[in-house]
Amino acid sequence: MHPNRDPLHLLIRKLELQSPLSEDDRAAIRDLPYTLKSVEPGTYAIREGDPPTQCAVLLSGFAYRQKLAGDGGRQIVALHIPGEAMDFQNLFLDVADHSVQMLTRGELAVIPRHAIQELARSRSGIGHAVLVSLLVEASIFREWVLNIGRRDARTRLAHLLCEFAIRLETQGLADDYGYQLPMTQEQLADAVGLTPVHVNRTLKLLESEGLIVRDKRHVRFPDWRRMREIGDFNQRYLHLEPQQAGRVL
Amino acid sequence: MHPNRDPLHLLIRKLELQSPLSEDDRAAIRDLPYTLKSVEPGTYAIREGDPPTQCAVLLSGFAYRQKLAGDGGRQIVALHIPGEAMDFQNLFLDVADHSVQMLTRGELAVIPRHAIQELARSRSGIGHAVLVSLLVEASIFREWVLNIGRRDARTRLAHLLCEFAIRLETQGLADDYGYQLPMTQEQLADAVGLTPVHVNRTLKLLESEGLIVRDKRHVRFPDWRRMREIGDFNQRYLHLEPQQAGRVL
DNA sequence: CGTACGTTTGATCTTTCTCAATAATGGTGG
DNA sequence: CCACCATTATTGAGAAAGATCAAACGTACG
Repeated sequence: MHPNRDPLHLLIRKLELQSPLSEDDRAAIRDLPYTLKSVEPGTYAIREGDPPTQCAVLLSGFAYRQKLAGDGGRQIVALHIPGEAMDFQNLFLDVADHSVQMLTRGELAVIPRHAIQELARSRSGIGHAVLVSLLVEASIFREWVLNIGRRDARTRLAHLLCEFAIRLETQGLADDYGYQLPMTQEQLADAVGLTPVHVNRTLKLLESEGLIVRDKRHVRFPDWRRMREIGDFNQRYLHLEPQQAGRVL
Repeated sequence: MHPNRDPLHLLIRKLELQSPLSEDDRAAIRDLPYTLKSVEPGTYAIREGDPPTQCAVLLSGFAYRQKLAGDGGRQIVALHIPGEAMDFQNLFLDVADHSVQMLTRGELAVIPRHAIQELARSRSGIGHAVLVSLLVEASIFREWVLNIGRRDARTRLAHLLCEFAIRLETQGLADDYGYQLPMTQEQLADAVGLTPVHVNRTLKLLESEGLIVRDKRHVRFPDWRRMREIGDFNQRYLHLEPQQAGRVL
């Protein structure tokens, strides 16, 4: 099957990173019914308060999860890159507790909720893969709590940039630890719990220290090792090492 | 079955809050092999970096999840109350990405990992309940990211106190929206991403405003409605309404 | 070529942190 | 029951990180 003719191959690749799939599992995923949708920045994949009825897989472009505070403040609680299924978090609950929106223009494969549920139930390999991908997402949430709660602006921002680098790299979307940052400094601020102004200053600080090189939205890390140190970045929480045992559920 | 003779009844109650169980499911849980353990504050249920081999259910006492920053800073990323299974987050992964420790003295039911996995796999009702409890935990992580990232100290602390009140209330462990706070102000600080000194001052502020009444570690809310407002607290993220649809997995 | 949006910069203000000391509390052994 | 010790809670003074306000500058795009 040629990748270009198989829009869900990125999802399969993503799932297999952390949980093995049989050839039958892969075929079942490829046979999932879906609708392709080209979407603009800001388009909702799920809206807080709505009942989830479908599952959107990000084929290209970037997306984010956000929650709003009572005073109007916005917090971005997660970022999504191509190949990720964005609705597992809401799929098995009755009402979405947060919204998912597009960061950039992109393409979605929209799959009916019941088709995914049925597949996860009937094929234990897929059920396990979905479960593990949920657990890894939860692990990332915890790291974000730590990042926002206990690290200063410089470390915090560096950490986010590192996480994004590794995740893109893993999906084959980075160029030598450099990438196009798909968001404005305001969105970056909402992701790390800072002010846009302070993000700007911190970015310039990192730049002046030679930790990052920027060209428009493109960032590159001349000294990756030092960048990891400054960002207090340990990728264990991403659970990228292949699983060895306990593949029961 | 008398509750006192059935240590896992609180777990069953907790799971049933969000996902229905059949009588057979309940019996299967009650029949789970377990070891009772009385533990002191600080005892580890899981240690970061270790492979999870068992699942601890909190029967009495309180526990927390924590992660450490490179500079020694600590962030508490979750709190657990009696009736909660504390290892679902790690159970299906190979290595724990954070630690879980006792906040207070308490009792654990320690269940072998494989027994839980087997049950979740063979009984779809239980598998679904485990999945939903994971999803609700993830939802709480997201709310914490928002709380720590976008709310000021007063709101943040008030929010945490509200969350704890509702969770205890739901498990029948609160007395009229009042409860014994099971942690020091330093631990509270590590949970909300503040300094112990500032937590102290913020607590006194809330007290002076008549939002809370303290007596040692006991807190009470004379005006619950206002407390919720001040804490920007909307309990949707706890997903306490019974589920209506989509119980497939 | 003008408009909207995003970035950058300066000046000033606030919240929260840090450091340090004192007071209260709970638990322990006698 | 009391004295003592180790934690925990409280308070003050000063410092600092980050927020706020406001303006200028760039850049993309219709």
